[in-house]
Amino acid sequence: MTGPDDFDLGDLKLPEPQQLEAYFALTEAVSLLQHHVEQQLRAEGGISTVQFQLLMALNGAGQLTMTQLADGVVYSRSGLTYQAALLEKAGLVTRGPSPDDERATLVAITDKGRETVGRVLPGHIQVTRRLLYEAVSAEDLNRLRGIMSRVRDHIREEPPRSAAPRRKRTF
Amino acid sequence: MTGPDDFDLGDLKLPEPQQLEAYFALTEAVSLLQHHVEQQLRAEGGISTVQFQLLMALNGAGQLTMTQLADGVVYSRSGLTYQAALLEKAGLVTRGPSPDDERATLVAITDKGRETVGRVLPGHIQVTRRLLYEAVSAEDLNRLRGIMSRVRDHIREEPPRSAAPRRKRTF
DNA sequence: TATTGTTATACTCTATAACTATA
DNA sequence: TATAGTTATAGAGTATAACAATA
Repeated sequence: MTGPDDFDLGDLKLPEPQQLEAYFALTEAVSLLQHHVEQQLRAEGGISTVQFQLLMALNGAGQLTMTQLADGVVYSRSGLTYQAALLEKAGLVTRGPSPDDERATLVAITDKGRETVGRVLPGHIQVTRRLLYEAVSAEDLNRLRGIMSRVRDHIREEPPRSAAPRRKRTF
Repeated sequence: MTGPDDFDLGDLKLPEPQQLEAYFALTEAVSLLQHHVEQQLRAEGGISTVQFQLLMALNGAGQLTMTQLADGVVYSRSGLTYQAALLEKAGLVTRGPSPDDERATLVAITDKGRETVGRVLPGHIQVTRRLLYEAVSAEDLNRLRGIMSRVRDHIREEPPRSAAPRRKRTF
């Protein structure tokens, strides 16, 4: 991607080239990283990144309702139902009614689910170490943690997307 | 996601909690950011992020071959053909044979394509400013740029993914 | 033979809307 | 009425393999 220098952007305050560079480097590096991670998870565990994230959440909590599970994984409810159904069919989780709230579905990780996490995690850590940690000094990694935690929290505080107007796509 | 404290990972050297935090904050923040960006591009330009990236590349270069266009956008050739066909149908690019190499297809951005970029870019910049730049000091943004540029280059130098063994997914 | 690109095909994933059931 | 979740459905996107044409 090149700079937006040759546009008529009216009064829009353009970002400094350094700002743009930070943005591009950030998104591109993470895209590449995620791609490698996806490959590893698929190869060693037969699961997608989303499924791995769900299993990790359940591995910590033991069991969660669908709504609790949806928090943290930006997702539509139906999308989560779809993934949970896949995980259940694979025997990695079970689904059942909640005693506290009859409306809720409790999703619980199975032994096989924990086994899958245990099988996949070492490779996952290896990939992130090789691609991320090895490229960054301990000091910089610490800075990165602070910066991106702040960014994450900042975005999380954003008003819900429902505020944004929808337009039909042109194709 | 919680920590992997309760696994038998054998001899695997576990990352420090701070390392994990950096990784999680990084991927989560970028996911959230990309989600907002996608919304904006769709709403104001009717295009996806991938299509925006392709248009940005073409907007700088004027025209590129499919192979050149594929560089930088991690993508299968067929996937690029699919996206290029969509962009062509929408009148944002044209495709034609290359005079230099009869095998190559030259993809060129049209006036309408440039107009779309110009229409979408201000909002794109606004979103990134609101979500990213505003959360980070100038100094930290500069650090972020340096760090992530290094990570990106590091990952780019990785051996091709064909080295990774493929396994069938379990479901 | 290697490279460029397209096509056919199959599959994964995601979102929307309508629906059921409980609070 | 509001909330939790599912289902039906439709569409976008992606990858693989087979293919044609040129270098």
